[in-house]
Amino acid sequence: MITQHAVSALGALAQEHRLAVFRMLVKAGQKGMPAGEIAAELGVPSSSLSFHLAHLNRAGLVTHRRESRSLIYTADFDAMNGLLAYLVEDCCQGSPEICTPMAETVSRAACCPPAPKKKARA
Amino acid sequence: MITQHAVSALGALAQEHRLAVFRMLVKAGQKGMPAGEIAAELGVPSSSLSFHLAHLNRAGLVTHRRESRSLIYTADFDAMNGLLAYLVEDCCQGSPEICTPMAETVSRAACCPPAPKKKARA
DNA sequence: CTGTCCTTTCGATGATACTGGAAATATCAA
DNA sequence: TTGATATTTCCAGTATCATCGAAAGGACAG
Repeated sequence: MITQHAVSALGALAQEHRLAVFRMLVKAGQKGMPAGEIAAELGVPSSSLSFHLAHLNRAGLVTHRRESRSLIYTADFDAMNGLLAYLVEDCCQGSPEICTPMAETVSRAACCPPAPKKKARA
Repeated sequence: MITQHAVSALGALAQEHRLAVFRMLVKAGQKGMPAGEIAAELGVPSSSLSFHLAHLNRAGLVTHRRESRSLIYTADFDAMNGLLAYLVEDCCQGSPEICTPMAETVSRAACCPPAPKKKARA
């Protein structure tokens, strides 16, 4: 992940509607959602939404595929992955005890991993 | 973490200089860095840097303390924590196998993670 | 081919952001 | 106090962004 990419991705997420869209797509998982449904759920005009989807797409955070008349948008989990890693990269040069809790918080928020034991449970 | 806060934090990070500052402070850990040193390392005029530091501060991502004539800036790891959690929240409603690797990636990037359960590190 | 549905592109407007020099503020030393 | 250091605030100029109606593009059914 290059700085340029990270800035672009963060900028894409730094807007109320786009952040809502992205989180919606994260929850939707790989099946994704059609643009129209997203627009309806957010109460945003389709032209505005299209602008935001294009922004997220340029930043590499979402992809889309055509399915008959609809365009189905999907979150790009690899990109998300890279962004998160970039943000906390080398964190421990400061102090290891800071970063372990951070990693654990993410695990918990992502909801399904087994609870990490402090004492290195395999 | 409220959406409003997340947008604000992401917006603060969505700028080349501010992202560089924040990552620098993440690496510096709790001892932090004086504004002047940051400005020098980045080659940015002090007035510009001050603008960016204020921005990060408003977003809750950094704090500062005075130490004689210098202001020492420090990353706020709790805020960072909250932001990461917010971004991946409820990810698994889509598909659990997506989110576990994400959590693991973060653990690895943060450098001092608990041992992975798969085949040991390379 | 025609009409309809779904979505994007275009265009104009108003708002917000980044930059950096100059001046102001805060701290310390002599 | 005077002077030096460290940083912020002020200001104005330039650039970028968000919004949304209207029009255009692509896909499908009949």
